[in-house]
Amino acid sequence: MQTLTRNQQIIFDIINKSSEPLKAYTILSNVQKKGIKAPPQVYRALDKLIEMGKIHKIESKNAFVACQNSSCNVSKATAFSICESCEEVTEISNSKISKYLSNFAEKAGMEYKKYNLEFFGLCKKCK
Amino acid sequence: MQTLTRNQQIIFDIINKSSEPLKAYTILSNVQKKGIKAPPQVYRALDKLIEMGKIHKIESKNAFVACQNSSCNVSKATAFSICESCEEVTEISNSKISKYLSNFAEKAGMEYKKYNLEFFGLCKKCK
DNA sequence: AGTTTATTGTTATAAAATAACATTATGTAA
DNA sequence: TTACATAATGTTATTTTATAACAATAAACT
Ligand SMILES: [Zn+2]
Ligand SMILES: [Zn+2]
Ligand SMILES: [Zn+2]
Ligand SMILES: [Zn+2]
Repeated sequence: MQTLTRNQQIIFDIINKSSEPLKAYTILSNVQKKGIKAPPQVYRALDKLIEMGKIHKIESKNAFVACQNSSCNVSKATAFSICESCEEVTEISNSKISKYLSNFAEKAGMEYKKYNLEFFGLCKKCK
Repeated sequence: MQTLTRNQQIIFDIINKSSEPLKAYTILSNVQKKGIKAPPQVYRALDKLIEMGKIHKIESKNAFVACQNSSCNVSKATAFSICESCEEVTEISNSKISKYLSNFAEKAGMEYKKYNLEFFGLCKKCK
């Protein structure tokens, strides 16, 4: 259980409190009062947080969310559903999918280290 | 079977001939001699080609590949394996995965229109 | 204490994508 | 064919996202 540095903690807190995925420059504008002034400071913290599995990047949106799973195997296996109407992003509890996809990869002779799955559609509220 | 416009055809040909995913600005620099001079021309063609299912975007790389499937349901269901060493990208023939994931989504009460799955690891050559 | 390694601060720039608006081509219907 | 609508193109400028490069601090290790 790795301890976060100051910048990492500040940036994690903002992402974790947010109800929606945050973009790097949105984060930046929200932490400038705390002394984090430039993009590299944000991106460096994001990179580390991703490495630690504390946050994930939603690739299709260039945005970042806190991990909801604590069990997604240090960010080696991530799955999300993304509402195309309200933009809500939900991390899918991935034990079954994960098992299925590992199995699939093994049979296919793929030596994968990581996967990311993104579903797009309508959430319960919006459909 | 929709017919491509001039710009769409030029850009599709380049992507289709390429053995690796191409980035938008790489494409641009390769078509300037053919009169396509500015980013919007490239991005517009890319958008249409994606809509038609002729190409896919590899979200994690901001790069584009020609569809290898002709059966990926007009780009509603895409899956790739990506080599982290040589950058090779292979489109996974997705009928089984597709069936499994549709099923999963249905059970979860998700009304999804589309999904994208990206595996990262080492290809056969590199492992 | 001295050395190495990780993190931070800072400026500048690169890379990816879109906004806005004018122009031309294509399809459709009278 | 002409008139109208729709789609595609051309063009300039700008926005958004991400990284390079290098100096300064802080933390960890011997
Ligand atoms: Zn997670
Ligand atoms: Zn919604
Ligand atoms: Zn395909
Ligand atoms: Zn490889």
